[in-house]
Amino acid sequence: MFAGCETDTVPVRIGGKWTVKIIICLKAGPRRFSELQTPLRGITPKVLTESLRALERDGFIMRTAHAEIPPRVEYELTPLGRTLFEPMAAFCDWRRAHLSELLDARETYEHRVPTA
Amino acid sequence: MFAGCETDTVPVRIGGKWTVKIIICLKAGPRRFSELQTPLRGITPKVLTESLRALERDGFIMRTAHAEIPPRVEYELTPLGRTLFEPMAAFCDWRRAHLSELLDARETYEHRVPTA
DNA sequence: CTGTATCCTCGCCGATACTG
DNA sequence: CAGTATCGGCGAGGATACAG
Repeated sequence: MFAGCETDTVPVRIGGKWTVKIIICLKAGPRRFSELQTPLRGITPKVLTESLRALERDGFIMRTAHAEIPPRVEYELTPLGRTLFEPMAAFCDWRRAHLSELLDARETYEHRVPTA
Repeated sequence: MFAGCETDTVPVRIGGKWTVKIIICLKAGPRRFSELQTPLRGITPKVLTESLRALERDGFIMRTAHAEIPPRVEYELTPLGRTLFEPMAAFCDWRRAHLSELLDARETYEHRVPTA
């Protein structure tokens, strides 16, 4: 998703397939790599790593590697990352309010008469 | 972008490359096919058609074909489509408030020491 | 446990040409 | 004017195997 207001320079991407879900998973507190893999059923380690790196790069999450055996790495939202919940909530509210209209529209579109 | 709150069923996609821009172009009122091509410099007719169809399918825009020669087709936002501006504004606000932090984070990430 | 390394698929997007 | 038809690139995402 591009938050392209007027100026389009510097697109802000939170539109990956997994990014939003990861952020939600981290809302309750720090999570380990494997603790993220479990709720995100189906994500491969490669893709999870890529997604986490992207979020880290944008300053939304922080990675902490503990020097232990076996290794333990924890990811947690930064204060900046937590600010994302506000606009995200706006979309959730929208979804709640208008999802049924959207579904109706799709249903109607399927059964439409191709216009005479 | 997936507005996936708790339930993930029925993803709502407004994350195409052009969808948001098209919606913004239609904010001021109905526009013709060619009137959309101009501000969206670079979009090909094929992709514009695909994007418009997707928006129409979800009930965000309405297509009106006038039986004239030469043909005239107008696209305009539906009331449902206009409701999208509220959550979109939330992201624009976020962008204004936090873009510099995000840019700083990226800068820092580039110059990071790969952790000892 | 926390990742990398390869390879591959699939769908978005684009270029170009053509049609009613 | 408003599209459709066809071909092709490219990159996100996934499967699988392996490493520190």
